[in-house]
Amino acid sequence: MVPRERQDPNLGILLFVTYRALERRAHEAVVASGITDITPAQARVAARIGPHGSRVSDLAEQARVTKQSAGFLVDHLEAAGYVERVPDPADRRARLVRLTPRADRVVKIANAEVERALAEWVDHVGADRLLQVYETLRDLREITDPWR
Amino acid sequence: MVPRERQDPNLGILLFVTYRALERRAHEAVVASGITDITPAQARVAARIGPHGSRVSDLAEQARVTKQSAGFLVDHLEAAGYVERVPDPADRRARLVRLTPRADRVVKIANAEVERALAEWVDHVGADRLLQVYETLRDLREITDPWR
DNA sequence: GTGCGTTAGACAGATTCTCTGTCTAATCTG
DNA sequence: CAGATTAGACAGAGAATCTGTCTAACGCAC
Repeated sequence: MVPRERQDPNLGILLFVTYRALERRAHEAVVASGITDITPAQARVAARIGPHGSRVSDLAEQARVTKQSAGFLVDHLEAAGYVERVPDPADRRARLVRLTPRADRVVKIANAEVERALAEWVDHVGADRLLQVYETLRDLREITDPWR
Repeated sequence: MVPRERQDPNLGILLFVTYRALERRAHEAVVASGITDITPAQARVAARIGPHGSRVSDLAEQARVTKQSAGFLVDHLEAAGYVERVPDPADRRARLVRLTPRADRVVKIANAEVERALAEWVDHVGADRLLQVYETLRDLREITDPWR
């Protein structure tokens, strides 16, 4: 087959491809370990949960979905036993979503796979260049992330 | 309100935030111009259409969805008059999805907004650092994009 | 050329995800 | 205290995605 021409990729597509590669690696590793009751959308929300728990509203902001969507995803994660909702002592309107012990294994598998992927990336472009990407995107966050 | 602690963002989240910021800017600019019949998911597929048209299968690969999903989105874009399907002279099984003249205005608005956003990013971190990000992600593509 | 495996894409159906809109309770602010 | 804001639940609709199946066309080995 004749190779079809490729347009020069723009930055948006490169960001998308790179992000998706990482997400896909993590999700596939989790599935490969026999855990099949977590979808990518649920994982995207769960990955934003802080060490001491997070509010649904905050998760929604971080995952760039509405509070309703985030609540829907948290419902499923909760039903599957990966998160729990506890009252927020600081605000009686709010509830904190926390990872359960059941989630620890998933987190460990996903993180390990991300580490593995990043190691491959370092092999490919070097640690210095990858670090530059990280630092630039981090600095860019001030203007790309309206919620800080 | 007491600012809640923030975890140090990982590379995955930074890639996600940055990509979404760009996509959101483009989409909002299009909507602001009065064009409201294109969804982000449709735009994501449409943005992958090459200058001489692309096959649904290729669009699916680029947008990281199944052929079925891509076909579904192309159906809607076609119904709204933004793309057309023409026979592929090189392969009678295939059809090429091409942008119509009606899509030109949308493309122009979206591209202009992306240019504007990138200019702001350059102001914030400098052209050299942004270029480094581009080049590194481009080189990384060899291993992050299984479809080349 | 015939036959077999592969590929492009359509169709059907189900599930998952996301949104708008509305509501209550709690908090914050002047 | 009164009004505005915030957290998040509930309801319903719509969009996006998937698996599975099917047909037509291609490619290749024989």
